[in-house]
Amino acid sequence: MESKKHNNTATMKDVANAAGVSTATVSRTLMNPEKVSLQTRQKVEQAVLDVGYYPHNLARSYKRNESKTILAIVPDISDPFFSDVICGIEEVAAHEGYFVLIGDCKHQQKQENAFINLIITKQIDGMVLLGSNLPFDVSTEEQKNLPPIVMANEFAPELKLPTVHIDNLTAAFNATHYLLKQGHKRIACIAGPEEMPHSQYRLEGYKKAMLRTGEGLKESYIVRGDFSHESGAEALKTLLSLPEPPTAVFCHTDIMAFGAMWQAKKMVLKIPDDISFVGFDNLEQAKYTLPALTTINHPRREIGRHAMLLLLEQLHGNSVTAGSRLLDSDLIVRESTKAPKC
Amino acid sequence: MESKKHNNTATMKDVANAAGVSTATVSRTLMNPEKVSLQTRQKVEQAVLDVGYYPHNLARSYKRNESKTILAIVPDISDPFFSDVICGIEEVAAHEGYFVLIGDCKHQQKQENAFINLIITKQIDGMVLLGSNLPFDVSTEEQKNLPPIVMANEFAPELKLPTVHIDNLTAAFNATHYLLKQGHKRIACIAGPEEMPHSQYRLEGYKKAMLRTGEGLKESYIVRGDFSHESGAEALKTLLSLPEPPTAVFCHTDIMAFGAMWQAKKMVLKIPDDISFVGFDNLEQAKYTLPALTTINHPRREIGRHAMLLLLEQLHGNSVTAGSRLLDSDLIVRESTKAPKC
DNA sequence: TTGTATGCGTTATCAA
DNA sequence: TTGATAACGCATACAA
Repeated sequence: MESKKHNNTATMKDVANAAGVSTATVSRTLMNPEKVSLQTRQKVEQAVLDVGYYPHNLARSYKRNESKTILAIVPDISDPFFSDVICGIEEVAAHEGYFVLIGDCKHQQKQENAFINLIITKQIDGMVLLGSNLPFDVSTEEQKNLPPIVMANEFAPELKLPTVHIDNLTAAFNATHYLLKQGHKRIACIAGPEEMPHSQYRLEGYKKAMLRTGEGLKESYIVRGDFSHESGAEALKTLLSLPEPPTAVFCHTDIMAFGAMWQAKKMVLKIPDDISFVGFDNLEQAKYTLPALTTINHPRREIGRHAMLLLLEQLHGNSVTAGSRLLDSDLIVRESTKAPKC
Repeated sequence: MESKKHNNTATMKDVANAAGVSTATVSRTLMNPEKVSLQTRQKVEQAVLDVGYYPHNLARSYKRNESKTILAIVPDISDPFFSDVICGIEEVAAHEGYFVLIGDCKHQQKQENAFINLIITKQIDGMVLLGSNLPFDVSTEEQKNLPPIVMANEFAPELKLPTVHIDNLTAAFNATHYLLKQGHKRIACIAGPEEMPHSQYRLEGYKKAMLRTGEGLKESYIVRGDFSHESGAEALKTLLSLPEPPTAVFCHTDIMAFGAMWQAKKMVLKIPDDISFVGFDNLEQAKYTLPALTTINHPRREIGRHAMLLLLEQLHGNSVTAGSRLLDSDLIVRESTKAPKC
């Protein structure tokens, strides 16, 4: 009585009894209806309804060695950026009858085992990685045979995984180029952490654009942030204390741009008259800053969708090559940018 | 060969062979180590490592009729509000060895069946509801025996579920009362949709506070929004066109407050000199508006944690009474509020 | 077209 | 303390 759960679900045997056939026939009716006579099929289908039968997915998964569940490994769910990507994943997963399990990596200690366990025991059929590395030893990767994996947004070429993301370099180039076209010469860059591939490419793009001008590159115009609001504000302070402060700032994320703009306004600078800002991500809020932020659109939802599509491709048995799938990302011009005063 | 998956995982039998014992002993060593002699235990543990054995959780779940997985049903993952709650859920779930499956309700058509299937087939051990209603017929609720369910944030008394949320009425009362204390008399309220319980209670709180003053309540000061930025901005326009525009506005969500403040600034009003604003939720960004928003702190993460704790309680076999668990929510005073000019 | 029998990997019951 | 064995619910190879 004790460990007995509330469990009176109808099983296949019940259906078989009700329909007066064998369980094999029931199973067949459910799996390959065409292999059973119309007559019995109807009998079985009626019986299914009568007894209120639902297939026991756990048993089914176990038997068929697939769970119809995929794992999304995400660095931080509460980051709206990631939750948008997950949203896209969820969307196509649900459409194809897959469930998505969320694995948050913030508390990394014991998670590692949990994840690998999940994989080895076939509790998941595949996974999509939102962060830039696997949550377990790559060495074990070869030992155990992993299920299909795709990366969404982040990329790590050394893992040789199918990856969907945007062309960060080009996007950053375009953003910077836009400022140059407007006549800005002193353009600064509030960059992300050095170790993040995204930051590297965005910085490359910025540099490439700057080097094409006569002005060239000024190292002091490159300040690192950590993607946070605060770091954006701090970075701007640093930039404004320069002997020749910039007239425009390209920020590697909208959040840092928000921080920087906030700081600028606190220092009673007029945006965009005194200083222009370009962000990166096109977060919801970018429309609602004052002035509205010019930024790079980052198709987060689409990234999630494509990644899941790529995963499904493999789940359906088709092979998929490693490497990048690039999604478009346009510059969205709003009111935070303007030609410099002089 | 065809349906053969990449599958060379070690099973319990392999361990048994390697250790020279029976599978029963292996199982016992894993489940109840104390019931096996030290000698054999060591043998088995060594064998486990040697053959690289990991328990097949699918089989285990199937046999034990529990999946160590819970389902979080959420109206919209990409809403930062919900993702914070999920974060809390995830946190304690992971700590207790549970996985969390995400069910987004946006595409409701087929989801209903998917969810109920998940439940009936015991693929999940319990669920936490972030929205205000079950994603399937409540009538079927009684037919099928549902696993434990708890509600997080939203509440629906008719479902008779354990629920964790904040005391919206008191919080709204406090917010309004704070404005009154500052000397405001013309205090408006930008409310949420009528059908949302949250909005109802928040409106009650506002009314209660207003009725305690000599001023009383003015229906024209209550404007409905839909929680969106736009609706906040629109609402403010409406309020400012009144013959006696308010000197302070209590908004049912930060987002609407952002919209309203944005609109106010566009109309060249000074905040808080010309008009004060109080929000509700304490979103990350509330710190970074100009001026920073005075708002009610909504312990989203904590709500998730408590809800999961409550669920675990039931999962562990302890019964839990239906009804509300109230979490604290304080008013956080920042710079968007000030005594009225006259 | 249908039924019988077997096995998936584990846990639990019963004897030994 | 340990081992044989049945059972969980389903899918399939094989026989009828």
